[in-house]
Amino acid sequence: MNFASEITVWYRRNQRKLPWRNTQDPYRIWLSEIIMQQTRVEQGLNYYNKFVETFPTVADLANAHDDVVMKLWQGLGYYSRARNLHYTAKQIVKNYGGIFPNEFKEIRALKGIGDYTASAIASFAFNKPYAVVDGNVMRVITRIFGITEPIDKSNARKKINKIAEELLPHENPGLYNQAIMEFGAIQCKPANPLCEECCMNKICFAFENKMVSGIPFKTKKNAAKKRHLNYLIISLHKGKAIYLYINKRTGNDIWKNLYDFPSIETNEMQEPAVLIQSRQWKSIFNNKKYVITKVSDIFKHQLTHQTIYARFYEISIKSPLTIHDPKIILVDENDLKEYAIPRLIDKYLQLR
DNA sequence: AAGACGGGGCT
DNA sequence: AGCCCAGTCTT
Repeated sequence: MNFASEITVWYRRNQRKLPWRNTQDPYRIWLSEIIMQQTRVEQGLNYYNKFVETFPTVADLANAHDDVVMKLWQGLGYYSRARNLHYTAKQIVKNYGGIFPNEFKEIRALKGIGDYTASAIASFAFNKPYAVVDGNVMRVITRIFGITEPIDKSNARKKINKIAEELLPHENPGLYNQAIMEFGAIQCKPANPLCEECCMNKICFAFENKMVSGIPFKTKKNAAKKRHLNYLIISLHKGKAIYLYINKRTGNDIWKNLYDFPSIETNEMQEPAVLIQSRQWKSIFNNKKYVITKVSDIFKHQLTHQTIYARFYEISIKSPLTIHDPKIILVDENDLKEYAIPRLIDKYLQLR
């Protein structure tokens, strides 16, 4: 039996039941692929279900407000995926009349869709012969075929892509693509793969050479940069109502298009007594009256390339501040839940 | 070619 | 603490 048949047989017996399998709807397949990028299935599953339920068609997604899409994505991370998803939905409505394109080149040209996702959509939805190469496939191929070079270099990537194309069967490429990915996810796992009971262990370079834990190999990553954020949760009391100042993050920075609070970033974490004397603090309050009702402990929040240290100052005021930054808006406390917020902010608000 | 971009689970 | 996950975009 050849490689593809072997993998496909394994898949028929071992595949998980997932809601985006057994659909040919390219919209749903696209949705699932974007959600699952750099995300474990268990983490993405509920998000997929929420999106399908809220936006049954690409037109429903296209017509949604940005904040609604971001809110639905809240907590999933890599928020550019949500921004590009929404943008591309609008493009599909505008340029393709709401019908998902079925040519690889057209699919690949859409924002947020790279080589992997274009191949996935083309093969899963349209059964076209494009080999998917994701983290799972790279692991399977490097182990079995003994590619020991670092897989984050283009040289190794070219070899892997070439092998992936050679392995792709003419018949049912979509089924085979799903099969090899699933094989990587639950048989040829990153840690503690099930080698003893693996249908490939007789031809697997890594297994034969006891190199399974060393393949695939990646070069070391740089240490995360430290950042120190002093968040100001300023509540404006007007009669019974309470309003909060929130900040829309728009720059080329983390959490773009999410909302947090006005903040003062410092090179080191400042003591409260020092911070309230700073120029930035004074420019925010501009000699207006305020009461600090609480100063939190320091929260540590780990991202891939940054370690965030955050402290929250809860501040009460009775008359509005004069703020010129259009990104900072005043919202009713009860409406805060409508805005997508970073996990760090969410965690603080939860235990407050 | 190298960095940036999240969050959570596993080792 | 480090690695990985149905990767892509920007510099």
